[in-house]
Amino acid sequence: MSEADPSTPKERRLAPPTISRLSEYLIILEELGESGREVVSSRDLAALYGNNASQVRQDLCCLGHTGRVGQGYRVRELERMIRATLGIDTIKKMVLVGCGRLGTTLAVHVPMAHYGMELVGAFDVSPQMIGTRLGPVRVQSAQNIRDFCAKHGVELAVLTVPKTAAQDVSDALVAGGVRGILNYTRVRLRVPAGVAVKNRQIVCSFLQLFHATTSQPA
Amino acid sequence: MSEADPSTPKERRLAPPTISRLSEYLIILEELGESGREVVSSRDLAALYGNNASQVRQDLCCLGHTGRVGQGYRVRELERMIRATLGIDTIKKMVLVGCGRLGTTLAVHVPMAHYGMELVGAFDVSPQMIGTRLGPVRVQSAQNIRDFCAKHGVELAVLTVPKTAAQDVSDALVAGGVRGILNYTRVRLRVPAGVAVKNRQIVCSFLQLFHATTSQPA
DNA sequence: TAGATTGTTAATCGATTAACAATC
DNA sequence: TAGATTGTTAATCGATTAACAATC
Repeated sequence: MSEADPSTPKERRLAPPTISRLSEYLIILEELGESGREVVSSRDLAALYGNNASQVRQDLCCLGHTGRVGQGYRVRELERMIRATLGIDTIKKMVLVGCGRLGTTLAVHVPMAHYGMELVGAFDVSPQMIGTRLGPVRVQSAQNIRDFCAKHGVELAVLTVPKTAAQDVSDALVAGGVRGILNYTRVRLRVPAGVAVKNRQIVCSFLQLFHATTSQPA
Repeated sequence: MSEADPSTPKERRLAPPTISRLSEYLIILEELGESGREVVSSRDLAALYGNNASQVRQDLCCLGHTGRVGQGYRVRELERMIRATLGIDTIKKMVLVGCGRLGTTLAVHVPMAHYGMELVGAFDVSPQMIGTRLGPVRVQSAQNIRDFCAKHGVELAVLTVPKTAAQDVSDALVAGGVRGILNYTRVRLRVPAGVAVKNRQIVCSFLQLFHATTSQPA
């Protein structure tokens, strides 16, 4: 461990655009794999993603060598490499805070278990909600957030609470040791360095679509 | 109309990263406005967004002149300019296809009417679903998609159907004249030039968060 | 006035695209 | 072998950051 592992390929940090493309490549590869496809070229993958072969190869060469010159990439192997690169071959515990409509939908809709995430807890303040089942877990009081996360070693959280509660919940999560928050609220959270926040205001996707159909008529 | 309008400021196309930031600035400005704030500097806005003042000014200077040198930007005025730039001061008609859990959640959760979008139709194949109310509309059979969109001049669509139906629905939307599709399915849609597709696979946000907490420990 | 802050140009940085030798 | 396609370097392109004159 004291020296750089020679088997590790590049180990330079991946560019942010590359990371977001990798997760989309993964989805495409899973679809290809399910349809029985065994090999895919950078050209094919680019056609599916909507970019170009050069970019695909550039993105993929950070993963360690998986392609066969003259042949392309083996779908399953590439899938595994991307999973490893994203880290999702290791399971991380996740909690959901805010079990309203959006929160419950995300919990049900996203196949977390398939992507290295284990939903171990769900929290809400509503007495009607507390105690009900949500997928694999039972909803508990938001007062437990900090202790629960600390006790179970929770690393990730999804935040779908009303904006008035967002910062307090965030503080509780961070105090409990959570290191990544997927923030669906309108609030810009203040978190200490070392905690990752991804803001995903759904309405922004709608606005971007709107603009895309506004700017150039064709 | 034959000459360039001299009142139009730059009118060079906005850079894609700028567009996505603009929609987030808008949310921040709305919050500021609601809290009574009247003026904001590029420095303040950058602190809230999490970038730097230079980038904020660079982004904002495409909108036409709204800032006051030495003073900052008026919150309400800036809000209006961003709305105009995104185009959301003009109403566009939108339909939802796929009224399952995710689709209905989006329809309820996103304040479309507040952002220039009018939900005029919702479609599903399920007989139980057809005829039920969804926000301002009644769910109708997916068979009507094409004719309905053409008849009402629908421009935008949200797609939350099972993947097996995605391409067919997309074709129907396009045939009906829809020019922008917000695609929440795993399928990469094939659409003709001039139709904008924004792929928003929610799971990808989870994967990106995962990676962010994997790469550097702090 | 002096301090603050914009608008905008120039410099830097990073990401995408092109090109091609290596090779299956 | 010839054709295809990777891995990777170099060239181009675009986005971010720095700097500063203009000015409220």
